[in-house]
Amino acid sequence: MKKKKTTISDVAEKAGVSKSTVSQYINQRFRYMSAETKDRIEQVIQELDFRPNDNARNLKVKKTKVIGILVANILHTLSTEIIRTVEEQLQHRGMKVFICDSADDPEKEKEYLDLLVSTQVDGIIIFPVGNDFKVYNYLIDHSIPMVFVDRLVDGVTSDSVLLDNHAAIFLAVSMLAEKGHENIAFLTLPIDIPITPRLERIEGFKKAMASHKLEVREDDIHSLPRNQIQEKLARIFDAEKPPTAIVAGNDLVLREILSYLKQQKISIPGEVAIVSIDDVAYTEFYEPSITTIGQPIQQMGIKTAELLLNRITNSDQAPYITYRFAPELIVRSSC
Amino acid sequence: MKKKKTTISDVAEKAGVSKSTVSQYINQRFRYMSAETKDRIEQVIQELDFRPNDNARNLKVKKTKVIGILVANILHTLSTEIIRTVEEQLQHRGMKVFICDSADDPEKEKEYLDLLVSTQVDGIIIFPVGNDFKVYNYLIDHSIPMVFVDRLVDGVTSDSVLLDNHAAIFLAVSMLAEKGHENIAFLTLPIDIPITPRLERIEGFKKAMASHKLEVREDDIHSLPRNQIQEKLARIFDAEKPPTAIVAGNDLVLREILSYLKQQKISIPGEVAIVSIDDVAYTEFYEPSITTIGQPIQQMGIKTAELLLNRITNSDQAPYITYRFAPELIVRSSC
DNA sequence: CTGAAAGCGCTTACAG
DNA sequence: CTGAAAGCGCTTACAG
Repeated sequence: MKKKKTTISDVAEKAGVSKSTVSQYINQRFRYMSAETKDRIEQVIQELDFRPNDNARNLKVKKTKVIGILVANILHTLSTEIIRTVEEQLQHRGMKVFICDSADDPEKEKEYLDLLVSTQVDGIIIFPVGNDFKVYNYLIDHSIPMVFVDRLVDGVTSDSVLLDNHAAIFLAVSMLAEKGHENIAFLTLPIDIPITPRLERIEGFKKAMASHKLEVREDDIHSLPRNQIQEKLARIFDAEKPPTAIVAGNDLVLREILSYLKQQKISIPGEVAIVSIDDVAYTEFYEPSITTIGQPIQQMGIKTAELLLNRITNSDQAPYITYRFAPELIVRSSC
Repeated sequence: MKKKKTTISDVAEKAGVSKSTVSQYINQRFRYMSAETKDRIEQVIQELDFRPNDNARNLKVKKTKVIGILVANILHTLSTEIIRTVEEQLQHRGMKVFICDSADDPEKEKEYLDLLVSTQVDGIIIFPVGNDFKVYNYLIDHSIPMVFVDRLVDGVTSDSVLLDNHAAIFLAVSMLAEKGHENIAFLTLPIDIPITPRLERIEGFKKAMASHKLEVREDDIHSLPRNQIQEKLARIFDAEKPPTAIVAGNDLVLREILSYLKQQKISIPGEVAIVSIDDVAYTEFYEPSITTIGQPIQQMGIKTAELLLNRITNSDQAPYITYRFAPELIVRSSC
């Protein structure tokens, strides 16, 4: 049998006190409350299984103690790992988090951003999808604390936490150059919407090659959707002088590469060397184990939480900073 | 410069109408509104970049159009995949979702459940962590729509969606039995807290073995934490008559097994055959590719959304049903 | 130590 | 077609 929701008035009435007093109790302000009153209220709340309506409370106090995380794509392991760390940090400071998934859809991102704003969350952590700064105007105009993770948005200045992508790709290329590779290819996902890590890694790849005095040939950099990667690899290996090494722009790209190489029985590192950005679990026990560039997830999560918390507690306008985290090279057997 | 939040009164004043009329506009009730008024309000809302405060609205209308998903552990790929599907379904029906991560911690689960209740979400989807039915009493007493996914809770009757675990393990064992394996081991994560899939798979394993007239030896079923699996495997393979086949209870267990076998240079399927429950991405291009039992994620997600939506729209008390989904055997080269 | 009253920002019958 | 008024469930100075 369905029970009606209990309100603070019900509690007050049953306990024979005023709503104010019950409110004091809920908010742990016991200073001026007799032990007797306190016990009585406690008991009634138990009996009635009373849960305060946060909508009413938030409406009044204008703080929710919840922060929103808007993630570009919840299927990326990297994102959920960072979220996990952020959540742990925030929890210690008495905050809770609502996670929303943009599913790589700028439209959805916008809708969830609106929802989070309407919900009056105390701050927002965003793994951006789109690149339309207007979407963030509201947050900026109203000084709603926010920090960007993994990606940046053109035209928006904000605290940001991301990998030093140039360093990451530099590590990969250097590793390969030292082993004597000269024809190195780089594969990454599409950049029809400008996506920071992809753009930076492409740019970094060119620079890294140059600094090792290696030529970047016309057909060495590929930016394309997952389902076209295998097809593209077929053409790459059909070329006159196929690359002797491939750098995978992220774990999804790596997956396609390994799948293709296995099918074609092309041996790693014998026929082609592989290095991948993002240190996903199976690379360690794959045969051969894959050399990867990892992101310091723990540190990135901690910094993200810290930055947001600072903005929430000190509303002073400290300058915005973009934090770049050093990648780590994990040397294994694929090159 | 920080702007004050705009309210419906600001809009009303600036547009020269009453709050009621603005409210009508926000709620798309244009029936009795002159085109002129409508345009004026629209323009003012634009100018002021007005966003209604959902807390106020929800307080009044007692509907939020958001549902909460409380996931046991957001790091499990299976969970995020189901969440993605559920979200897509719900979105088509005009609902949004807030995801909360219990991080395998019953205490956290309880806190987030409270928060979701306080937020007045219209329904809750739970991948349960704990097994304490009391935690769900409030939801039940107040007929808050909910559906359980992946796991059940003793003493709670509710709509539920999960894999047919008996069938899953039966498929695995049968596959191996047909290939002539007699000594089959089963490894799964701990069951100190009763966790449905693990319990059912253990039970199902015994039944499946029996139905194939195979003996389950003392040392064939292992339930232990991840970090103890490799050690345990060492002892298993040290035994007099080590198993010729291993079934992995889920993808995390599989990871440990593959890692161990690689280290010890034990060949698959030559020295030991492997079958795993949960069809994770890399199993397809691993060498050798791994035979797995997959869950029909899409279907499960669709059913979950459907069940919840039904409870939300028809508050009639249809009987609660537990839906079991048929696993699929994906035959590859590891046995 | 406790209560009455105002108010947070909306929505919704109802009157006109 | 539009507005005045009451109310959703809380919190918070303030008075006593």
